[in-house]
Amino acid sequence: MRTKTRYVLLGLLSQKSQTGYDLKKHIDENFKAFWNESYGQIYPELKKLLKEGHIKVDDKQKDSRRNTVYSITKSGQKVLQSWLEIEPEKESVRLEILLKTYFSNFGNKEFIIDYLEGFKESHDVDLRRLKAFKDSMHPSDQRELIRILDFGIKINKAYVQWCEESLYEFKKEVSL
Amino acid sequence: MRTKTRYVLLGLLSQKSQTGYDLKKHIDENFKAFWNESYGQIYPELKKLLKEGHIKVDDKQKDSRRNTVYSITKSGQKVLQSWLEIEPEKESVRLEILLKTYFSNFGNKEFIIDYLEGFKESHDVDLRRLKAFKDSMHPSDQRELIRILDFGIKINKAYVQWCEESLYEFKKEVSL
DNA sequence: GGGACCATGTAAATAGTTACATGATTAA
DNA sequence: TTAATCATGTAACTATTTACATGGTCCC
Repeated sequence: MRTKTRYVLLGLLSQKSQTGYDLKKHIDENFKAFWNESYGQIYPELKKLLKEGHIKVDDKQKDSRRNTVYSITKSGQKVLQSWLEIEPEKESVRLEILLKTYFSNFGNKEFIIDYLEGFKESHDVDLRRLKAFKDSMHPSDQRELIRILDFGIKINKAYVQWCEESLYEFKKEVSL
Repeated sequence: MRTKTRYVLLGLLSQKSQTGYDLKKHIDENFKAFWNESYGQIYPELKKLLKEGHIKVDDKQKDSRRNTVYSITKSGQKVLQSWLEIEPEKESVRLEILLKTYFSNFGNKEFIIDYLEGFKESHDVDLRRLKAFKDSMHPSDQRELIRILDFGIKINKAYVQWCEESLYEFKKEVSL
């Protein structure tokens, strides 16, 4: 899959000028249910975008710290817009816990129960966080943000529910 | 993320001796909602596993065709079992359509509506296929297969529902 | 003063896709 | 006979993670 890093960065910079660190945090906090980027992708890509003129450094915002605040340029906006008109590529999803669930009859059931508990708990935390975020918003505001929050809520609910059913099944089996 | 290809292959071979082509097909058909592998990963990994003695070639099953049927060895079973006891790594999920949804206010709304329709239709097909598969099974059989089918059903339902809600929102906005 | 967090960066390794090549078999 | 599917493979490219280094700032 062609890398989408530049589009995530341009998209976020089109909404707000910010640092690489901010961008990473934003992705971790809001896009967690459907996207992720590492610093090893973000910082080199920012440099590349800068060299290509699609973003620029906001010198006014440079404070005493080492931070570099980037903002999008006209040409960056064009790049972003063109990408939006291209059909999204097929998604990529990899959940190791599902593989372990499927092959669990080959090993010790206790392990899979532990992993499912952990997975459930972790996504339950995400679910509650996303719900709280959504509840804190005005319903008529930021339609697109609500769309992705709803996605995260739906997906995390599905994860949690599936875990509960699976735990019920596996625990029943172990206690026999 | 350390590559999991070998464990998927060993896991599937622990259930049934088969060719690289069969393995790929099995992953595409049954694991689609949570995993994928390409031939470029499968064939080299099979050769590596063979060299390491974790799988072997089933000569009896070699027919007139060029196909190579692999089966798991004792040492391969040990590798599989050890992996099952290691905590699953954090999942990796990338859905470009969610990015495009989030940034859609920046471009033309018609595009995002088209992509959402396509995404919805594609996952509705998956949903129906998984449901039909599950319905064709005896409920007491293959507990682990039912677990992953249920996962696929839940996730695809969530996708489809989210698309419907999002399409409603975006169409409402466009028609204003 | 120390821990949490802000902030940037890169090299090396690993992972993964894609495009291409080749040819057999099966069923319409 | 022709299209679909079975079947294997690899080289080149691209993507991504990870581990490491460095140091500032904020608050207790």
